Amino acid sequence: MANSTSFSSDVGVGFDVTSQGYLEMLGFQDYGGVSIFDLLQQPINSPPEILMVNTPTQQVSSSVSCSSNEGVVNVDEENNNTRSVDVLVDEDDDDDDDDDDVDQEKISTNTTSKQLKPKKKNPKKQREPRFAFLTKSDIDHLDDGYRWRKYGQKAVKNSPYPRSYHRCTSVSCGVKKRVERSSDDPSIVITTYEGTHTHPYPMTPRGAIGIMPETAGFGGFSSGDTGGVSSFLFTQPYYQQLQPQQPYFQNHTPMPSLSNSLSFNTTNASTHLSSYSNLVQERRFCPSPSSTLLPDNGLLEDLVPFQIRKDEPKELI
DNA sequence: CGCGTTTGACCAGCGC
DNA sequence: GCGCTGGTCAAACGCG
Repeated sequence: MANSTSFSSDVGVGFDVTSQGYLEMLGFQDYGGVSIFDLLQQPINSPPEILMVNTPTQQVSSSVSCSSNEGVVNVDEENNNTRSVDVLVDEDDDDDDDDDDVDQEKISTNTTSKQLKPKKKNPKKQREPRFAFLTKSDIDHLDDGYRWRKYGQKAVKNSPYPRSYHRCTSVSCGVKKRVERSSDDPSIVITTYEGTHTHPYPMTPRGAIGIMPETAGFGGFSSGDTGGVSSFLFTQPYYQQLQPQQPYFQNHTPMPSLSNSLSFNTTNASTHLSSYSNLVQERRFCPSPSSTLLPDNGLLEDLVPFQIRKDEPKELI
C-alpha cells in the first residue's frame, strides 16, 4: 500500500530565518542544506521558523506528525540557517469518505452509548489530507486564526512531550489539529492539520478582519475530487509586523495579523511536483470577497520578488 | 452558565 | 490472539 518511494513526492514549503533576519523559503527535500527556494528575502520580526509539509494522504500523515520519531522529518542542523525536511508520502487513492461525516456519525451515535464507539464502515480508514508544520517556537499552540478545542492529549512513544489533539470549534467543522513537540528538537513544534474548514474564516479579536469565503476549501484544506488537489490556507500571525515596503507584499498586506493569509495549493502526492509554480498555485486573501481567484502566482507572488519569480525553478529535484 | 481543558478509559489498527 | 500505540470520547473540572 505504501507506494511511497517511487516518486519524489516531497511536498511543501518551508520557511526559515536567515542569520540576517530574513525569511527564507525552503524546499522539503534534502538538498544537502542548500535550499532551492532561497528566493525569499523578507524582513521579519522574530518570527518562528515554519516548515510546512503537505501530507496528502492518510498513511503519510501519521508518519509526518510523529515523524521525528520515525525518521521521516530530518532537521538539518548542520547548515545553521536552513533546515530541510524529508517527507515520505504514500500515494493512496484519496477517495475521501469524509472524515467529517464519520465524526458526525460518531457524535450522533455516541450519545446512546459512551463505551461503544461505532465502527467505521470502511475497512480502511480514510482521512483528510494532512499538513504538518514544523515551527520553531516556544509556543505550542500557534494562533492560526481559528478557534480550537482541545479534546485529548496523549503521550507519544519515544517522546517526552505529549501530543495534544484539537478540533475546530465551529459547528460541523471537522478540522482537526495535532500539536506536539519534536523529541529531537524540543524547540520545534509540529502542528498537523487535518480536514477542511466548512465555515468562513473567523474574525478574531486580535485583528483578523478578513472573512474567508468558504468556497473552494477556504480557510483550510480542501481535497478536490478531481485531480486530488488540496489546498491549505494558513496565516502568519507572527509576520504581522512585516515591513510593508516589500514589493511583493505591498499590494497584499494591508491587513494586520491573520490577514496575511497564504494558501498553498498542491497537487496530490501522485503528481510529481516538479515545479514550484505547481506547488503554489493559489493565494486567497481575506478581504477579497470574491471566491473566484485572481489569476496570480499565489504564494510565490507574495513572497518572491518579481524578478526572481521570472526565473522560476524548473526542477525541484 | 458557557466554553475550554484535563484526564482516564475505551476503541481501532497494526505488528508479532 | 495479544500487546502496543495512536486516536477519540466524555465526565469532571476550571475559568471568566
